[in-house]
Amino acid sequence: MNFESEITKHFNDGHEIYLRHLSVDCVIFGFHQNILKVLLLQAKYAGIWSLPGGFILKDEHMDEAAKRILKNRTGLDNIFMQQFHVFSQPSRSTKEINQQFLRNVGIEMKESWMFERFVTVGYSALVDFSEVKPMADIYSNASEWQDINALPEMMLDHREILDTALQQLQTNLNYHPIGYNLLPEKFTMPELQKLYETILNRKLDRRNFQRKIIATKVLKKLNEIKKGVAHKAPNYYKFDLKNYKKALKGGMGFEL
Amino acid sequence: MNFESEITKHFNDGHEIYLRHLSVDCVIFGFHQNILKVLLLQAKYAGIWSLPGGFILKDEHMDEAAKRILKNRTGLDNIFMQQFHVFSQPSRSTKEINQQFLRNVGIEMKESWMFERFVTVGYSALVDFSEVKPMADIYSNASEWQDINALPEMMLDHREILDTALQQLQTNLNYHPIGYNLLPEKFTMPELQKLYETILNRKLDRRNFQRKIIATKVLKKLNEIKKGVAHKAPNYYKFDLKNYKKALKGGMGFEL
DNA sequence: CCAAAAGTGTTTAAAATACACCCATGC
DNA sequence: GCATGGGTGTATTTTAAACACTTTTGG
Repeated sequence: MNFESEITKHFNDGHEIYLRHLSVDCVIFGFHQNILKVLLLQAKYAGIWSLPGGFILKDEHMDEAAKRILKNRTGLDNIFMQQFHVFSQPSRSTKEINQQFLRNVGIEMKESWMFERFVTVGYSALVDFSEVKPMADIYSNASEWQDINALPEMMLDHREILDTALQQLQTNLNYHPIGYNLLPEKFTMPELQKLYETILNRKLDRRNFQRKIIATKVLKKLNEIKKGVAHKAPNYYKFDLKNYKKALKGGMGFEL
Repeated sequence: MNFESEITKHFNDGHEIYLRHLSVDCVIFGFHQNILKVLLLQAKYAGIWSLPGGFILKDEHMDEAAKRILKNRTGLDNIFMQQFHVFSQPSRSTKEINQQFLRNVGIEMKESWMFERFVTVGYSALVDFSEVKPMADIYSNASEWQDINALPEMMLDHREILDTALQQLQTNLNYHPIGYNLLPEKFTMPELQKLYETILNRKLDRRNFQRKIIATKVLKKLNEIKKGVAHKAPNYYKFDLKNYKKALKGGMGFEL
């Protein structure tokens, strides 16, 4: 199926397979070179950026929809995702944007479920930057990691959605372990600390951080030190998956 | 408009004013005689209980929809409500229930937006028990406060929704002040403590509780003691609305 | 005057914070 | 050999938890 006919079909008949008025938008965090990143898509023609999003199949749980979208944009499977907020301003409509898009494609259309109001559910995920192959969808030119501190202009309320996700991530840091998907299999304590500092956007005490993290038992110290590094070589750690998952549910019980 | 025609209109044309596939369900907590209560509706004919719920007008924010529903079921206005979770199991459909309902009313209908799948957003509110005049909707026999510890059987996943709301309420107790809507204008410290104990379902130390609550500055001590009470008369307090609202946003910073 | 509930303060334990020294490595 | 970052321990402050005595009131 070529591009135009795919688009036409989606705008004409999409409501037969998807729930109307409902969408999912994903805030996908990654961590690279000590910078927190978010995966964004750049719209064709308009050039503005947006969160990877999609719709809910008529027989699909929203969580599944979010995972499907994540898989399609990153190739990743089996990632922990969670809904964090519903955005339902009545003005949330992509009518003008979509109509302009269609004009650019060269399609005329008066009516479409895609011109109606959408309520969107925000989902967030923390993923391993190095494993992601960013993939654009048919509405987008590009799929790229963007620095959290240098975000481009974003479509609709997507910036608000992103900010909400980030704020919730910061809040949850004290109660839930993070890093399992954000860091490689084995990592050093300073690397883990950088991750926390990046998300919280402030410095943490090296010694206290280590003590508290160790106390949660989510880490396993490996008998291996990082090689070929200037200065004293740091030890490698990996996550103790069993305790990590326990902490995901039960909480960590510390304050950073 | 009589009952049958109102129902018929809602099932036939409701999708012209409401968003399809989307509903709001409200968990409305009250506190009376030291028992935490929830407002439930009893369905006509079937007799099973449900959360007060409703739909979102095509030009309405979900928060507004939730407030409108609250107002209609309780008469209350201007209550702090918050969404807490989206429930989206594909099996969430009231098709059979609604068809049975229509049969009982004496209406035949093959198709209706009301037979389709619904994704629902849970909202919770804490309200002043004594100010509520429970009002049933047209699908219900009765609207009643039910003890949280003796809940009747509930429709669909409403029990799960309620449990989720309660759990979130317990979690939030450490970070946000409560009581403003749950207690009368002026109240005593032991009354406030009972409220916390009821929600948390455990005893708290009288002295430590008082110290911590006082430290948050959300209370104003009044120059007035409760009269006509056995034993030593407790002092009255009221909430300092300014600090209360500040704490709602910024958090309380204590652990009970 | 006594039983029952409310008001208040102190002692103890735990947790968070601040801080200093030694160690290993590449240049 | 020295600058740099990593590893570890301890003293201090803050916060939470446990606990006891006094006060007031109705009966």
